[in-house]
Amino acid sequence: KQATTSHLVLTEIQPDCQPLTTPPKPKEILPADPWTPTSNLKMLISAASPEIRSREQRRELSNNANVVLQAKHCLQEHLSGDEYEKTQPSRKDKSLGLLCHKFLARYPDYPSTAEYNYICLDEVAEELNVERRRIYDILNVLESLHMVSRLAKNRYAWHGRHNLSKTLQALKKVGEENKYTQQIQMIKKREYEHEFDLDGERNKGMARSFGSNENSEMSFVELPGMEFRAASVNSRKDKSLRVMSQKFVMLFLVSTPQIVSLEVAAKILIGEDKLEDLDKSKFKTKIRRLYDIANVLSSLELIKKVHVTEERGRKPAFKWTGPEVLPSIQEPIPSKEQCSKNLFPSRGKQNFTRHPSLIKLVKSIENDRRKIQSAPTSPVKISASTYLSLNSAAFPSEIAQLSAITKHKLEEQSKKAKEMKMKLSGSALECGLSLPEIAPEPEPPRTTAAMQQPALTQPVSACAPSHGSVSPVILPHTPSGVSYTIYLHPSQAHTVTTYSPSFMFQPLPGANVTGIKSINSQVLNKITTEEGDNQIATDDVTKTLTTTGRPTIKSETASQQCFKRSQTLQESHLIKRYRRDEENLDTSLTFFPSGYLIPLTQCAHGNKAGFLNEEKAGTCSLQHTTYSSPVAGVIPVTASELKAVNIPAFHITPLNIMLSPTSIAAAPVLSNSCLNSSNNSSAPNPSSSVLNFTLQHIGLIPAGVQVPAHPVLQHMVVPSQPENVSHSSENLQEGKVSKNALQLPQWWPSVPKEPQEPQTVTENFFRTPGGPNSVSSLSANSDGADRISQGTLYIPQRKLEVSED
DNA sequence: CGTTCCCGCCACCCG
DNA sequence: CGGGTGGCGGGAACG
Repeated sequence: KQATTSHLVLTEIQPDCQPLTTPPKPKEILPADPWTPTSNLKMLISAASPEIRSREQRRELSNNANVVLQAKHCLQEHLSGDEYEKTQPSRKDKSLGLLCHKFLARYPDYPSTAEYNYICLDEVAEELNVERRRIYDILNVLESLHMVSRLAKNRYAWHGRHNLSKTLQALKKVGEENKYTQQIQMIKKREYEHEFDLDGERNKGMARSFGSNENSEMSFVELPGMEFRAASVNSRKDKSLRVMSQKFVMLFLVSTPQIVSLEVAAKILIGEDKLEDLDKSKFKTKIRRLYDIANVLSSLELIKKVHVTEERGRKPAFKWTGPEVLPSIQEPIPSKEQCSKNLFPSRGKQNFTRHPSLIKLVKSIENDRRKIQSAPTSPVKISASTYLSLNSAAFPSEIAQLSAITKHKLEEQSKKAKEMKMKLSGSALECGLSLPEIAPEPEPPRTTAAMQQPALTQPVSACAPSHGSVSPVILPHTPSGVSYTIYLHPSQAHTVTTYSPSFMFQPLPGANVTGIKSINSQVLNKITTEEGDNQIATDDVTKTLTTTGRPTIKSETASQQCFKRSQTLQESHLIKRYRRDEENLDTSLTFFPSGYLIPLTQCAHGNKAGFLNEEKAGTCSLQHTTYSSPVAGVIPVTASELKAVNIPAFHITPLNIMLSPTSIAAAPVLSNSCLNSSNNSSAPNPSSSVLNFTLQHIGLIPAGVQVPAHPVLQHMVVPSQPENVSHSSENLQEGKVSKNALQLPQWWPSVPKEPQEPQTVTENFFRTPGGPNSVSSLSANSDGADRISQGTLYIPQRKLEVSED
């Protein structure tokens, strides 16, 4: 092992590696090549990461590895032994994912800033014993995440995950600006409409609205300080892979269930703006490419493969398993500045993307720059310090930076922890996060989880303080932003009636969210995640919970619930604070009389207005007005059966109903995941009226069932202390499973388990009661309609709030 | 048979 | 013209 390591180190450090010339073909060179047993071992270890290859595969790998070695020896001895050949080159051994693992194993996730890691393409290709072409594939996607950057021909710089959070933030932002959420919904909706409607007429106006935005050409998203180098040496049209990879990632960051099917991704990435050309081959190619990308993203453990099962069969999809990305926190900046920044990214610290209109200009400039400075054969020498300073300087808020650092640490720690317990299912961490209360019992590895989610994991008392240390950057929360809250007066009996019985779900005690089956006959789609190991792990956990954990949970339920809620509330405050719109925020945070349904709009808070362009502003004000009348929002909520409703994106807004295991009234909250932090004008803010409308359509509003106030609730009245701002914004969800799936808020005590490795995610697309027509009317009703995408309704005491950027 | 996706041809740049 | 890049799609391995 040592030998190998040293070897690697040497090769990596060697500053003078100048294999500018194409390296001799690996096969021709038998000598000391990296394919030593140790390297294999190393690779295996690295590959031991939770997800990806299952044990059997690992075993296979090890076997293969051995075989390979033997084969090699044999070859050396008897030039050509054909017998053993078949055994080895299993296709899987050559998979991009595996290759990527090997590649990643060579470099630290967080390389010390001091040392600048260079990557010599030829070397790597040779050492990993693959053709260059393959390395390019990997590098391209790594580059899209800014984990590497090209310095010169044949040479890249390794940055590891240092830039990851920033990059993801940027990508998320761009994704939002691109209205990806809407696009996704549109596609889903379209296909949902059976597509086989003999769509002689391409689905009405959908296509139109779809293609309308000319945001189409969005190019490579860069990070400040990085763009330079990134663009400098390679000029090739930043076409596919790189950009495609970024877009793909955006889709995850923007969609709420954080599950993206290849099909949808492909469609979006293809057409982007174009109408749909059912170009079969094009689609196929896209899919192929997506697989490539997905494989490396998987190796990075940012995503994992799952399957979405619909009535039409199951489709391959991927679930985001990377860090949650908090809508970028920005320093208090006058809205106007903000705007200008958007236009001139290079100046704005916060902007990572170029405004479409400037792309061309920028490109030409870059071209010139490129031509002038590109020194293909001679790597641009850039001192690490320079590079860093660039980045740091560019980075906006110290808070963010700090948090980023913290986050990194956490990640590293967690990673170590993970490695230590590789035996455990990879989902352990996730599980812990989502099921704080239970976490300790089922799995020991909790340490990591605990660290990251102190508040959730710890008792109430500990909660607030510990939070402060948690990195704000990573918010295990719903991605985005606008939230609606329904206030419910605890003491008051509320009635919520589901439109139809079908919406009533019985909580399954001890069952994880994912496990809940859709009882609703209206459920159109079901998402099923199938994962070998994980599934098993999950099952175990569940069992444990049901048995051991169960009792404990129950006893704690009441207090925890209170706690959780207050926590939640505090979080919202925190977020607000970050937004530094203290004054406005405070106002908005004011508690409202229970019994009212109060949609909170960013506009209403006044903090979003600044980011909106004029049109938006107008909209906002209108909405604001609406908002001002609480009465509109009054909603009788029933507690017993229905706990929460999740309204999915789509104009049609499918519902997501959350049920609390206990029959405590949950506070329904609609969180709008789609828009959020984007300055995108296209994103309208939902108005309370819209919300109500929606709810009515959904059938939530009609009163019918009455439920006595839960004792706990009564006590819970406005428990939260806004003061504890230091609280992290940890959020409740991590387990947010699916979009329309039944969900239980994380803080919900009685929910034992987290969907975690979603074995089964239910995606329900409910038609609006009125049918398509009603839908359209809804959307027509206001722009806000589409804003209301996917949300979760629960019934907290206070507002949960808005996280807009 | 459908899914996954490896392989490597060959078009592009850029000297 | 040579060599690095990296679209792109055939078609093979896999399940």
